[in-house]
Amino acid sequence: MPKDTLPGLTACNYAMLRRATRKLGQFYDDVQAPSGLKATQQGLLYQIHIGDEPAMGAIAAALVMDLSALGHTLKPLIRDGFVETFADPDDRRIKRVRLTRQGLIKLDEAMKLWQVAQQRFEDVVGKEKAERLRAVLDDISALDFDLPPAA
Amino acid sequence: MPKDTLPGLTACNYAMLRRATRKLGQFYDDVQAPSGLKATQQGLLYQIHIGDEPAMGAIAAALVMDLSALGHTLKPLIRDGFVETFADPDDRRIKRVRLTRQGLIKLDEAMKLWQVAQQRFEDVVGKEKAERLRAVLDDISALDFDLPPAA
DNA sequence: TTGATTTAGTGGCATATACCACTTTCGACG
DNA sequence: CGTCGAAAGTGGTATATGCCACTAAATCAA
Repeated sequence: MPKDTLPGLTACNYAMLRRATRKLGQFYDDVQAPSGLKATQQGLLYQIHIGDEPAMGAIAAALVMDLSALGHTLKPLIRDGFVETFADPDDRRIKRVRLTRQGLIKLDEAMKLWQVAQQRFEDVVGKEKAERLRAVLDDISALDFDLPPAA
Repeated sequence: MPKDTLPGLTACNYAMLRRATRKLGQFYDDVQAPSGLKATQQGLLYQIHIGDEPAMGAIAAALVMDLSALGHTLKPLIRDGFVETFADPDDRRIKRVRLTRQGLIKLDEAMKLWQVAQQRFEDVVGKEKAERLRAVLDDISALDFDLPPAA
């Protein structure tokens, strides 16, 4: 097959997803920069906030994120005093996470900027379209793609 | 506002995008693992392949990726002998990129696995829905979200 | 009760990505 | 010509993420 007729990268669902994620990351991060938080960090703080002192595993599951990745991502937030952890008294394997007072203040600050970015996104893309997009993405995160065993 | 009534993370376009990206990354990477390439690397090799010895800047632009990020990402592929670079003879600032013979062979191998993952995705999500999703994501990557100056 | 199994996290290592400061080259202009 | 600003990459630093091997704690079984 001559190269000229090969399909572009646009045929790959994953590549498109990554590319759009980079794009939005650049945008959201830029808008939220004044808060000092990356958009990823703001999202993580928010996820912790809406939970009830969630366990690390619970957070990781909610975000479809590897547990160890969550641990790594949490480190700068702990270092900067926005988040703290403590062992669950009933099961010492479990480590629970919560925002500090500072973390809550910082989250408030970042959320205001988030709203700006979010609003701008919806203005440019369209409210309906954005809503549908989020719904599809939400679905995908919950689906089971495991290939049936070749047996 | 009581925490219980706060909207979930599902309201954020960027968070949804990231979460779905993690999900698909785990899936595509898993399927493509036997080739030894991550799905991101396969995508990058493909992008280079369909270009005509593209310049780094051209690749970065096509992928909406930071130029320095591309440089970093390329390193393991160069180290492993899949990709090589050379200065453009007409403009020594420009560095062009191409696949090595080995890179081409490896790409072929990875593409076969990619097709499996891609097909599975479309089976689970639906062909039409996947197509619409890719189209929306493609649009987003091309949009301009810059906020008009507050002036 | 005790030994095997499972569950929850940690730490190390590797890739993915971004931003910034810096260097090298070009090209435009006086 | 020189000079100067723009263009293309590089390297450093930092976060984001994943997998694997390992440890500690709880559970299940015999």
